[in-house]
Amino acid sequence: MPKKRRGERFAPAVAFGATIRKRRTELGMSQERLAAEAGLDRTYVGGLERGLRNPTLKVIWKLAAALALAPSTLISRTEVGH
Amino acid sequence: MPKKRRGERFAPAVAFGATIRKRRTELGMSQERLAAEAGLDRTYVGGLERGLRNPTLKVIWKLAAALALAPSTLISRTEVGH
DNA sequence: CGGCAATGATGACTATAGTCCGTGGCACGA
DNA sequence: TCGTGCCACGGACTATAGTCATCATTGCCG
Repeated sequence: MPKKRRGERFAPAVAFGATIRKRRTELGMSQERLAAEAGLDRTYVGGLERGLRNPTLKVIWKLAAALALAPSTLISRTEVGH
Repeated sequence: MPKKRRGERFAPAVAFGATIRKRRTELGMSQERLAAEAGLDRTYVGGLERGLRNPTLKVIWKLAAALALAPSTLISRTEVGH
């Protein structure tokens, strides 16, 4: 058995994480502040950005709001840029 | 305490469910076939369409593929209020 | 009427999302 | 050197996503 890291690292999650990180740094915010504004845990958004986590619709909505983007913008940036 | 039904029914989930259902019927497929093509459980997509469930990114991707749409299209259709 | 296809609904599960505690590393300026 | 801010990473949790088996309901058609 390959050993069970936390998070599968499937492609969309990795791309989503990159999108989040890019936007966050554009806005000049720390992971901790983003987490606070989105009502999430600090370590969780860290993992998200590293592509280790698979967020739910609810979380996607919260992040979009905290990053001042429409959810569909967040998603479209993760599917193409890849 | 109101008693804990299954699913919170928060707005985006309801809208997402409506989007899925509309697209599915457009394509003339049953819930069961959609579930099979997306690799999900039949009762789960039922609950999804009724707005009772909060899907993950992975599931959103699977559904988009099964419905022959880009994930961002699915999302943008759910945010506007259809 | 009887049967069939599609969906609603629930309860009992298992897998994993998301939280909360901590440690350690790196860069910076005082 | 010593803090301070920011981040990677881990372990141990709790909450909930997603599966599975099952029964009930609705509508349609012979």
